[in-house]
Amino acid sequence: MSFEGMKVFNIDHGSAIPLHLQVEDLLRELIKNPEYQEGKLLPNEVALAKQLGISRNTVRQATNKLVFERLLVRKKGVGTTVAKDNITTKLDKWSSFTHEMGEKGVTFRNYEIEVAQVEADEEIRRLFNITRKSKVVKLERLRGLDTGPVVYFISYFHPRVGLTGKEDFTQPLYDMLERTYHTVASVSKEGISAILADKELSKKLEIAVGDPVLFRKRVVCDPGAGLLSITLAFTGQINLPIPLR
Amino acid sequence: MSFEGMKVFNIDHGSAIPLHLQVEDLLRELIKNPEYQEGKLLPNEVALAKQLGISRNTVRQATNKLVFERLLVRKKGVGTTVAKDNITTKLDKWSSFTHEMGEKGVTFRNYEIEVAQVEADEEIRRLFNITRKSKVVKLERLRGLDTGPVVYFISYFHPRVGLTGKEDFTQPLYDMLERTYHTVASVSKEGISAILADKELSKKLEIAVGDPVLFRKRVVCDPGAGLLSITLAFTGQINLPIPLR
DNA sequence: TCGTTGAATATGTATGAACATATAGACATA
DNA sequence: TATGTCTATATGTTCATACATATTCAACGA
Repeated sequence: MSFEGMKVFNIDHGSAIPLHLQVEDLLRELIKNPEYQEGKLLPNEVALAKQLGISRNTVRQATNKLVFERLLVRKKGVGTTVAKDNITTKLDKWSSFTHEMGEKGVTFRNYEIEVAQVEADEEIRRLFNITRKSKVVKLERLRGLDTGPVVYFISYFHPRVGLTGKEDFTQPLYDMLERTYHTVASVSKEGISAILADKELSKKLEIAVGDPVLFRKRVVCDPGAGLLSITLAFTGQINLPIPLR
Repeated sequence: MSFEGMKVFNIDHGSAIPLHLQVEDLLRELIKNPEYQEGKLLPNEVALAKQLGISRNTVRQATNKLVFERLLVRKKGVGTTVAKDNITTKLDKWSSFTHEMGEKGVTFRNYEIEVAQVEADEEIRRLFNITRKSKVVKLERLRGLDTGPVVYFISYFHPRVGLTGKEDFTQPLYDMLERTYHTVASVSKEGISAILADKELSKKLEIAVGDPVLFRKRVVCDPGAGLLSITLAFTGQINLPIPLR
């Protein structure tokens, strides 16, 4: 079997290895090709089955597993592609995670709010060194994949940071701050842990209450200007990088 | 449908909801029963299909998903049961750590093992590009504070890495590899997510079953020599940087 | 121009059948 | 007693087939 003159794959009907496993391996190899990584439709199920001399059911048995792993995305009426926003590959470079997501799948809203009315108000007051009545800008961002929302960000900006509304929140926050406010922002503190989703989080991330969620805190500051923002990120819906069994 | 006088379940053939999804829900309910939680065999596929008036394939389509989620375990020739442990059943066999370093709060033990016998064997075989019969070195480490164990590491070394037994595992792994093997090791891949502690993990980390645990994967490689090791880290007991409410 | 229709296409759902194979237990044998 | 064999059972694999449904896009018509 070959597609567009690529490497030739074969199925061994006499092998002790089940056909669907052979197909699975074959597909894992096939989708390494850049064209598929870039979104090209895989050969459709019927054609693939015919070319390999097996039934469509067997092909589906193989692709089912890859779809479960979220390596592939099947779309009715269209076809099957490599999951472009494959969370596993994205998380390979966690730091640049937000950078690579692009504009797609990003929603946000921001508004002024009294410190007293936000979560973690004490911590924020302490870090920002402001009073309970002070107003901060709260920014909520939701980032998603084909499979749904994945990361929920909450950022609080120091009162001195006046947002214009034209900021580009699809970029990492500190990039934006640097460009917009000509500061020398740097990540001063980072914490990471696992928590359980509460009602609000579960709604945002479209997961069940009690599902495990990755929680990350990042403080962006300017050594000269003082603290600028605190960002909380909640990440659900992540496949185990290694499927344990 | 009912089993042993339990709650009656029904399949609606006229419903807009696909049969296999109805069966899936039905099974999720069914296995909440203590008897199934305790290991009782589920009704076998053929009987279940017959009782529900659907085909065996449709039943399998439903159970496939639950098996993939590791909620169910199917055993050829035996039957299907609720999975006892989520992370790995093989953790059961693990004996207590034999070696204890002088370094406070660090225990470890390492031994050769066939790939086929480890968790995540498929992924490891794929990453290391080795056969099922290959032997890898498995290293378990437990790192703790005064308050108890905090991080539980599992590392697998590529067969080409022959451990002498004199390695210093109290240092970061890639440091050790660099010093010992004069490689130019670097972290090539990192995945991170949140999972729920199962029985074995909870025992290792001395937390409750169901507590959220931070899961991290790290692959250390030498650009010249290739992949060197894969490390899984399970971290519990982390204080939230910001106490959420 | 804009909206509708319909065909082509690809995946989604579901059935029924057949044979393979691992497991446990009953039974027979050395 | 220990071992080997047979058998019933349940899952594993694979096939052929049929129809449902979402998507795209081109052709058509107001």
